[in-house]
Amino acid sequence: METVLVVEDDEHVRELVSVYLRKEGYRVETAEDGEKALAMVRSAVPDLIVLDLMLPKMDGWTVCKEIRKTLTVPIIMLTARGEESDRILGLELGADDYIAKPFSPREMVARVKAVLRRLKHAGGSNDVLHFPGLSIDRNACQVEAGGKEIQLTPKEFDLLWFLASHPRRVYSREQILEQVWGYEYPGDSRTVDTHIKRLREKLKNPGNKNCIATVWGKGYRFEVTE
Amino acid sequence: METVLVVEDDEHVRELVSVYLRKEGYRVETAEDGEKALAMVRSAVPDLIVLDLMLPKMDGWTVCKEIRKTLTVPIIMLTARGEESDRILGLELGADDYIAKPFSPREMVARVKAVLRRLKHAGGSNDVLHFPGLSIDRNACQVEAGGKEIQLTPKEFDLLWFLASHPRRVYSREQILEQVWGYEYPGDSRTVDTHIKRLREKLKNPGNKNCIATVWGKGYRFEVTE
DNA sequence: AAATTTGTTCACAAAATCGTCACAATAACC
DNA sequence: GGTTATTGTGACGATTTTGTGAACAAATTT
Repeated sequence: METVLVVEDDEHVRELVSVYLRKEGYRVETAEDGEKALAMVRSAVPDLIVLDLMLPKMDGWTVCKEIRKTLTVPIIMLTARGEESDRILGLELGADDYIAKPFSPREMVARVKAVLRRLKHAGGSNDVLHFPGLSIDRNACQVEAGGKEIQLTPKEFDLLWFLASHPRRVYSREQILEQVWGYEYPGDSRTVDTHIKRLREKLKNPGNKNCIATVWGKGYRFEVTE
Repeated sequence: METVLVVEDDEHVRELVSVYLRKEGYRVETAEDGEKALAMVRSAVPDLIVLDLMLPKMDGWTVCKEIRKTLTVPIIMLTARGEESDRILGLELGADDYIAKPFSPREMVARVKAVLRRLKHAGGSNDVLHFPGLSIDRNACQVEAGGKEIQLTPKEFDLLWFLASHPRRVYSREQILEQVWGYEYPGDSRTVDTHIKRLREKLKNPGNKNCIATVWGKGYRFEVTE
């Protein structure tokens, strides 16, 4: 049975969330402030944490960063609407998902399930990403799609690794340039397009679906079908 | 029962790791700095050491080298993400595995088990590498390919040994220089190319496939077909 | 000391990659 | 439906990286 830690100062919300999660078969523990949350995490790591951003004593950001210093346990943030999602999901904080308040308990449960399912699919190791019909090995610099090895150029590999290690998240061309090419790349952002094109071509060989989706007007996203 | 020594300055992390290892049936001892760790190792050798890289008084690397002067006890390094991969790879020589922070305790336990299992299977000294149609004997400094003995020069042998003892993993020229030639070799990294060329030439004699692959833009990799 | 073997560097050829452009295709909008 | 903005695509040349042979230096052996 999987354990979810709910960190939330409002007792009503805490109870509500707990009830719904228990109904889905999760074991639920709760903490009403950041310090208690940290202490609990340190004594036994839950399988997932639902973390409110606004907390007494120590806010959600700090708690999240503190946890991330050592642990990779998935974290779902509860935020007031209007918070920048970029900052929450971004590399800086490293939350796995976020839910804007007010939220429906049903949606919350769905997100918890989704994150846990995603994590289960991605095997333990830090250096190999696994997806259905696609695995990416950072040490060997090898990509396997549908049982066949695929030859990628360095840039193609770096690009794929970046996108695949943040699945379902949209990145603009500028963000991709900054992350894959390096800080403040001076060139044309359309360069990304060309590399995406070549990647798609190489990846589509088998009956594999197109795993890099275009988000019109925004950028690109690594799809994961599950 | 097997004993694991956990060397880590952060008390929370130390406790966390200990709890998870004890749950798996290991006897756990802890040390909060390098000097104490060394003292403990000298009084009683554990079956495995989990060693943080960042330690007060004496850093993990130094501890590792110090231990390695006399002992072959397996060591798993805890490194902060963002550590230069060069350094991590450097550790790999002395360490048996490494885990990047943040990590999941489950993964940590899995790695500890894996390392101990590997060591148990490997039995005594690990001085001969066997691959299909190729065996490399470190004691005799002999290489046999397709039943025939092959004469290698010292550098060629060291290079082959290094690559073959980390199969499938890509190393840049700089990393190879650092590992095979020695720390901070001043010379030209293209020297590696020449030695790779000669190695390939000598190894290809039989119907043997080219076991040293070029990974364009990244470096070289020892292939293993199995 | 001479000869042989080993290691390093260099220059050039060969190969692969990368970025950019122009233009076609597509989606969004009025 | 037509217009505009955005994305897909193919091709080309410049650039980078690698393979290779040979010359030179260093080390080792005879």
